Amino acid sequence: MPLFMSKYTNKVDGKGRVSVPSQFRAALPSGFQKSIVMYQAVNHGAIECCDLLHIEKVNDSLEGFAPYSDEHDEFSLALMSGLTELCFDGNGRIILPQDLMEYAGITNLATFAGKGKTFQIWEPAAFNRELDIARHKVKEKRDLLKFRLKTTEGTIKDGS
Amino acid sequence: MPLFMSKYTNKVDGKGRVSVPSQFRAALPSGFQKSIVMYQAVNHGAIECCDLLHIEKVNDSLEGFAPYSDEHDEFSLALMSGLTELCFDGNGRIILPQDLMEYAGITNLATFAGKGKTFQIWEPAAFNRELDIARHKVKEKRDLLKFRLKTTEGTIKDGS
DNA sequence: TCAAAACCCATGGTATTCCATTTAAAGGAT
DNA sequence: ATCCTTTAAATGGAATACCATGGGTTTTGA
Repeated sequence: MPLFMSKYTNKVDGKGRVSVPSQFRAALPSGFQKSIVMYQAVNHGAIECCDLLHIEKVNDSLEGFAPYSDEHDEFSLALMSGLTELCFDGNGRIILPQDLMEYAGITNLATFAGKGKTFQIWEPAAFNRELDIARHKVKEKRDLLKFRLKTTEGTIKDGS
Repeated sequence: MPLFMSKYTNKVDGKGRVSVPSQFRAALPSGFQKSIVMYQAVNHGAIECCDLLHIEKVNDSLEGFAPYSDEHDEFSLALMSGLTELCFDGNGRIILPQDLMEYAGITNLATFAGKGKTFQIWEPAAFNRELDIARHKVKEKRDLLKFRLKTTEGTIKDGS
């Protein structure tokens, strides 16, 4: 499974164009390398990104609700209407939507931060502040993380 | 699997014409790109839309009821009689039916909101209010959403 | 016959595509 | 290691295509 990791800071030009780091583009699942999907990060002033396959899985899970139920209605509206799919140009760039740039406070520079299955786009200074906070919290709570190992059968169980 | 996502606000002209966002038109299944089907949203003052193929699937699911049962009768009547199929003009526009415009309170502007397999058309201000509500409800109920993972066999089961 | 719907074309603005240049990374040889 | 060569990635700008919109004209059906 390919993962988004490390961080990169690229320029944003007057049209709102940025190069998505080639390492992130390469980490997209095969058949889903033409675009990425982005939306407002829930807990921060940042843009959260993932691949379209991930979104399709989320949508599939919505079918656990009855099609005309309140829950299906609320979840599908809240989750899907806030998404934006952006296709790469010939050089691996996207153009950031105006509203998401404002939400994240991005102007001339954008920091791409890997988060495993997703990544985020930050205004560089804001990212550094948040990274500092996150590191301190991890130091406090480090014992909470338990490793989970995959068995050869593909199931998942708690590991040592 | 193509999905309706993101949101777009377009103008409604004096004839009741609106452009359906090109992204939504592109998301229609191949062979079903000439029209969309719309009806009153059950839970809100909004217009719910989908493609004709989706309607055929809904109709198929009615066969889960016995052919002359009360349920089959009630559901088929309630679901199918309120549908309106609208074909696109050469520029990807439709003419909103008068009664649906009134039902949704739409006058000059219409907000198209993606919901995955369906999308809705709203009066912009009403949409913003409803989106806010939906987001709060999702925050409360977020534990209800169970991810469903595809196994290698292609079947679907509840995942961890 | 008349209004509504379908069709046609023109325009402005925006997004996409293409090409050129610069910068950075990777590899090889000394 | 250092320098040089080669390749890939990031950036800038211009040309192109697409889309939303407005208006007009023809067809349709009541």
